[in-house]
Amino acid sequence: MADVAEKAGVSRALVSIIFRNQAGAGRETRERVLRVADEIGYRPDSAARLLARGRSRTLGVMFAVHQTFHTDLITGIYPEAERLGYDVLLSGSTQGRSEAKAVEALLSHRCEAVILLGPDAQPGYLEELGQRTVTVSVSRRVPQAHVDFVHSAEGKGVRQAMDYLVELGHRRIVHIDGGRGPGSAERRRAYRAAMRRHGLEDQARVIPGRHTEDSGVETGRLLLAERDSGLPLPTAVLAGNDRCAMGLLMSLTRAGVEVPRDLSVVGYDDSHLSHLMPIGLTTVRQDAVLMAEHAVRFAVERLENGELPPREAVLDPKLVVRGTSGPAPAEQARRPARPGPL
Amino acid sequence: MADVAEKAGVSRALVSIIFRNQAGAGRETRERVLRVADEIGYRPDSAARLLARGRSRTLGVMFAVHQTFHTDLITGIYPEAERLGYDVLLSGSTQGRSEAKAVEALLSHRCEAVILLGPDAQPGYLEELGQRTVTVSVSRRVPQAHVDFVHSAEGKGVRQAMDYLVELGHRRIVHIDGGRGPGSAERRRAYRAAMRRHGLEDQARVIPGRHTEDSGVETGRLLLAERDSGLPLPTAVLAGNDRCAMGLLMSLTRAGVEVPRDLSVVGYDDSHLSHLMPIGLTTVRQDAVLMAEHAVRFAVERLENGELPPREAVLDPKLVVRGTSGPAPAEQARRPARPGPL
DNA sequence: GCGCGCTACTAGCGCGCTCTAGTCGAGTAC
DNA sequence: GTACTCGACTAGAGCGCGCTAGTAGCGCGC
Repeated sequence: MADVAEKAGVSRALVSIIFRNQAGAGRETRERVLRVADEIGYRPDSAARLLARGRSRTLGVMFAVHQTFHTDLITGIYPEAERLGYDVLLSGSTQGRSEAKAVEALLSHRCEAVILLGPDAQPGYLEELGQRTVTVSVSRRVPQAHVDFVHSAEGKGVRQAMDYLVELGHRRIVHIDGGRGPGSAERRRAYRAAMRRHGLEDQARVIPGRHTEDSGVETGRLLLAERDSGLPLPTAVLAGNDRCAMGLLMSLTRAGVEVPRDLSVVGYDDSHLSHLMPIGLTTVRQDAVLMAEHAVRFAVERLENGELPPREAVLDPKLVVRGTSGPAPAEQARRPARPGPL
Repeated sequence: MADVAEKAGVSRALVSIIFRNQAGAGRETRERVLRVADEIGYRPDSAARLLARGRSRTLGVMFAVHQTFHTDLITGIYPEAERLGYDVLLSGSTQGRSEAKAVEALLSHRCEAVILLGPDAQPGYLEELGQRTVTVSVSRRVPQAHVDFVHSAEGKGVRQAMDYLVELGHRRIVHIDGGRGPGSAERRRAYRAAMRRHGLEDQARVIPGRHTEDSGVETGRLLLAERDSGLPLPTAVLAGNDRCAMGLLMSLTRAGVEVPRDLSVVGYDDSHLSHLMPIGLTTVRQDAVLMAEHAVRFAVERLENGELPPREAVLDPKLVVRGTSGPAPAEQARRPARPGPL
């Protein structure tokens, strides 16, 4: 910076002004300084800048590297953060790297706020984190903690999906849940409520699962085994999320179950995965971009307005009907199982 | 820090020593300072630390958020970086966020080196980047630039896959390439060479594609359309990567093509996607963990040893046979197309 | 002529840490 | 006793910026 100042014949302060795009420098000087800086290859050191101004204007985002919906969210986070003048740092949690570790990395890089995508950590940890720094949680509620919360109205989404399936004549509708995954409890509850509301409580069945493809595959295997031992297949499955739905589809399709003729499958999220299949996955759309924008705005507003009560944004999900769902098969028309392609 | 020092009755310098885990502080004092710091809630400011020591010990990783193989690589990067005492910062490129932008974000956060996962940027940019900072590219070669390079021997991988398919009796083997994607050119070349070597050059066919599911779906549609107009289906497809293979499988399976009976599909990468299908995807395994470790080590060695010539690590890929491949169908036994499940 | 406001610019402190060059006192060799 | 080593600790410079308080110069109204 000193070099630039000297070579351009001005003070360091002016160079600083120019690089901060602040008023107070003449048009000519500005151009000259910028040109000189470019020649020298000078770029402001964000560490020093950060130190000097006491603010980093950086948001940290923790996510699970393999969770496709998270990557959809990230896609939405970047532009909104940029619009508001913030940088974004990503830190992934993986099998061998805990969420706490990922968050610590963000914090020690002086992120002013952390946005947690579907955190799975102990509530106690999240609560403490909320005390320590501005925290926004996406998809997982952190009860009575100082943590903002963005999610979609899981209940509404599930209800739409269930109403739709029932209207198509489905009765044996099972739900593969997402275990301790974010939003799972609400979805499970809404599923049960919907079954009850439609007078199908005796048919209600929740199969324990997770938000992964494996989980869908496993459930597929389970259902097929049941079928082979004489139990009827369900006519519709509401999966915990899209990944689970995908796994289920792979598993069932291969065994000759025709979707949606024999069985309808509905996912959750509308991650980019939903388009993988040519017929498209019927799913409950969570608007990732909108959720991301809310999360960023929550963080920024809390940073800039100081004390605010914990807030919550609830977005309306929306059922997106694509190819994996259709009318319930007529009971008498059920054909014998036969090995199918794949 | 000053507060801690005062409260513990020592100098700031000693607090610094203790927090850097350096020798030169008594056992008792150390404990006392740590305890005081904990009470006050003091954590060293990495910005200041970074500024003062001039080194950040931070590696930046640029990746494409939706590329599953990248997330596999990231999983391997974290532990190796930690082992060597480096922090990792992630920056994603998305549709609306160019690779250059992602890299700039890393640089301005004072990453000492950047690791680019399958970069797609202009060679000119990468070259320039290599001049400016320690750069490691994974999967994409940056010719005659100051950029280290980690990849797998694409040629060997393709050759293994091709030999395997030919041995199974396949002749009409097509290749969906990955366009400008990393490694694509080599894979394409190796495919052509293998076909030639097996005396099948007149059968060789490269269908332009990309490293996405869409691309596989599109190709599936294309092949089915050709079949419907009387052309024979290929008996085997070597896809550009796993994602493309998955798309293809979804597309073909739905149209009643049985895999692997009617057609074999081989992917590339062995990303975690390969396990999605119950029968498993036959694919060419690139060892993500090993590649990640090499990339991190290249970066760190260059940082710590100063001038080194550009280096290259070539890892041997390995064909992993799973369920999507099998013997070529006997020509006369080909059955009429019929709509299949999904 | 003077004060005034305005733009263009500068001096220099301080952000919170690391690091070099020390001081001090206790132990050790001879 | 002297000389030296060694561990424990400290003073203070400086990392590269941002920012506050200020100056210089200039056009303007009266």
